[in-house]
Amino acid sequence: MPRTKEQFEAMRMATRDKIHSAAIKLFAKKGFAATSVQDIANSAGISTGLLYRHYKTKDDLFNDLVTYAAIGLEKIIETFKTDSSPIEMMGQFTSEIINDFKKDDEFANFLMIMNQASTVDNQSTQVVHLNMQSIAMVEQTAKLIGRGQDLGQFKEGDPMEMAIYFFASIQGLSMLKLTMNERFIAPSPEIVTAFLMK
Amino acid sequence: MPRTKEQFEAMRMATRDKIHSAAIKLFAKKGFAATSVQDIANSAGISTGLLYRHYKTKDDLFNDLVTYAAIGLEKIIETFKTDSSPIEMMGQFTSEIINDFKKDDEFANFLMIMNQASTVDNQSTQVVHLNMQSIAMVEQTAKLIGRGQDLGQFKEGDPMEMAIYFFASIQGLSMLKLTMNERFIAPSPEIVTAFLMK
DNA sequence: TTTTATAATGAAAATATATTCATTCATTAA
DNA sequence: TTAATGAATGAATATATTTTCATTATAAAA
Repeated sequence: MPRTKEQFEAMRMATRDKIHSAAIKLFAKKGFAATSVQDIANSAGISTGLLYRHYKTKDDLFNDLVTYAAIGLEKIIETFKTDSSPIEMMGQFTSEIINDFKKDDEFANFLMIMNQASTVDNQSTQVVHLNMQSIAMVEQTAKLIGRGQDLGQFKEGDPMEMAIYFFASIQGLSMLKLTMNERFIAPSPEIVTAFLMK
Repeated sequence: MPRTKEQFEAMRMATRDKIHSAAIKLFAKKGFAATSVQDIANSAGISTGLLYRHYKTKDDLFNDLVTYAAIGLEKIIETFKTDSSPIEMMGQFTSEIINDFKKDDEFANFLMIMNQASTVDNQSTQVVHLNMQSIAMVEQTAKLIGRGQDLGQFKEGDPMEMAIYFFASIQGLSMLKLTMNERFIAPSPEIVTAFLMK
């Protein structure tokens, strides 16, 4: 008899993971259109044919990454919906992001995939869903900021305007992290929240 | 006899301008690779053939836009090199950007072209030059922030870290402006400079 | 050693996109 | 009218990228 079901499953998972992580890096750094399937296969150390045994099309692969990103986003939105102290929540969230920036590219990649999803032609359900989630995330953040202002924890100002600025700065940091490489310096959480904190 | 030299020149300039502005919008919004020559020609309201009488290749067209961006960047760097008051300089610069954001997409497009230049395969002299200028701009800003700190105008902190954060936030705002469209809200200059101002 | 199940390959076919070029169009003035 | 000049077109060709598929490789167990 050949290998067991479990062994085959493990092999499939291993290559799927290689494809997944190669694709996320390349899509995040160069963009969907600028990344060829060949690029991804080379970077994952497999043949193009094998890639196609895992994903029907290049769009399918992208949709899979988008699904993962949506799950991550969902978690963030849920956290923001709990009614713990706004100032602690924003402080905590910002610190985590900065630590992620210091650790590796994972969070930056995640944010760039989110950005890709809003510019790409492919309007799959997955992409549409992620884009809706992105909007929901900014709206939840605006609500959180509003609550913080009511509690006298944050500076005054239009909460939506402030939420947009907050995510813009984080998106921008992700972008610069991926283009500047070693030259990038992660800012302190104080810098990132200065516009908010009294 | 046919049209005069001036008339032909005017015609050429008119279509060149149409190509230029269609291309800058599309490259900024979708990225170089995701934008087809057909897209640009359609958007400019001309045929692909005519586009190729103006630019030898798609890369050539991109390089032309990069040259324009580099000229704009040059001006900014020069302004930053004058030794007027750092606090006034940063305040002035930030206000201008916010006003540009409120007016139209021109500045956002310019910044996204700068970003494209740092991710694109094409390593033409123009692209390399723009990338060097981008670095120079951040460095000049860090110097300016350092001077402002010495004068007691700005908060303390690593000037390079602060300069990177400043450009990240502006890059991010450009990105969100182009993806959010009407939903985008330009932040007040106070928000954008809060991390700097005492 | 052979059989079996499925992973893995890579060259070929299909498709998309960039580029060329023979042709037509528009305008001016002799 | 017609000749002259160069802009403008778009179908044809070249090139690049995606997708398929017949073939080979691998490991386990009979």
